[in-house]
Amino acid sequence: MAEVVERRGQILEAAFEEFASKGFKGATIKSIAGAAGLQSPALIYHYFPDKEALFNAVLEVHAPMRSTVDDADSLLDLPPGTVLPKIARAYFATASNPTNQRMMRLMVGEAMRRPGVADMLGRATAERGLDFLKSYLSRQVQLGRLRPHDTRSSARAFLGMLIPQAAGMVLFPALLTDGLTDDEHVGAVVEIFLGGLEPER
Amino acid sequence: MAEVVERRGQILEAAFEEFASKGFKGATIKSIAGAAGLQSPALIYHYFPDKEALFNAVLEVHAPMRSTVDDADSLLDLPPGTVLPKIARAYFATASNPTNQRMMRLMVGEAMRRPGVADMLGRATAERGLDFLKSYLSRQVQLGRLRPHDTRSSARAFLGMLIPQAAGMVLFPALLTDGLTDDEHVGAVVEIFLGGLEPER
DNA sequence: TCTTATATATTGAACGATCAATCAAGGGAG
DNA sequence: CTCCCTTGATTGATCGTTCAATATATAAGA
Repeated sequence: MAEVVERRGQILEAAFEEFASKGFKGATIKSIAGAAGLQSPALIYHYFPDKEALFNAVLEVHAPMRSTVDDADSLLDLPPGTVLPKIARAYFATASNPTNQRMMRLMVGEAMRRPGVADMLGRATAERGLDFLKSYLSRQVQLGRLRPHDTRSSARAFLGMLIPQAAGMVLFPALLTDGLTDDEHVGAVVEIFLGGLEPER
Repeated sequence: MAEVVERRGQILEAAFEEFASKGFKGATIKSIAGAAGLQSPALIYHYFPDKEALFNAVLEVHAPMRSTVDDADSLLDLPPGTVLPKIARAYFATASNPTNQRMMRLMVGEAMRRPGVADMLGRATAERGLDFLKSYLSRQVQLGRLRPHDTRSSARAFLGMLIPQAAGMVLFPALLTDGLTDDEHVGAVVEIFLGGLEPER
């Protein structure tokens, strides 16, 4: 062998790939060992107690996922005309990343069978996306840049408007057959959103 | 036994339940037979050639799913202030139906592994939801009730705005912890959408 | 109507394949 | 010699599927 490799990481990466494409039940210890280049599946049990633990380890490794907005607080006082497009583009960038796409497929595929995964996924988008948006939008209402309204709805609305396009990248290419580009969609969506929430009339 | 039951339908229903909660790989012929009240898994093979065929039969049975909007064409000329809330409420009603929820879980869970299922799901929402919205919104632009804009974006936007709330019902309860009701959301969303697309003043 | 023949429904048992997991032994580095 | 890494072989369980045998229903013949 050319070099001493980090076996554990090697196994984790192969398991990530296998779990994402075949699901927990569909991926076998043997197939993971094969994908990792091991000569025997037994080696996996030297690094992980069992298949379940390997799965959880995979989840932990890739759990962070590039956050949609990493410099959250610094955006709080900036005007929505610049912040919302920024958020939307960051969202699409996250959805375009192949590793994130695999992670999404992995989690969505297992979320039905594993309440913990569903919770992880739900909580991630809720806390990382919706909660920030809620407080940001509330702040903008406070500043008089948006008219008073229920930010629970507007936060869902803004994030939601991006979902069909993002889902098209990750899961359902059929949604993108009309050729609308991400940038076009961001522009149109922000315009609708801000037009619908502008202060006075 | 009390009555002569339709074995085939009985098996299909049990298989639906099992596939939806455990996935294709997770559901076993034996567990399906048990859920259907059969004394032997062998009987399943009298009605279906194999597990794969049983799965496809389940998909076919429940494929229709109550359409979001059944009287589509009659809505084309009605004003968006009445049509959009109607669509939104129909959407939430579909998402609240327990059978539809199971079907969604089944399809979403298998969509990762089965391109055919992903296509079915993507095409269903695209053709049944987006395409109608696109033509409806275009018609409303034509009538001067909405300002000219790219209806590929606005169709995505309107449907998307509903998704976080619907996803909360079906998969991720964590999204609904702030207690926003469906009706509140429909009202707020329609207001934002129409405000953002109202004709020039 | 009673019996017989035929087709369908249902069953328990069994098959080979494959799974996750175990184990004792080999191999190389220090 | 010692310790950790790695391996091939193997275990018992469970999987989808098959099969021969039985039960039940339907139809025909006398």
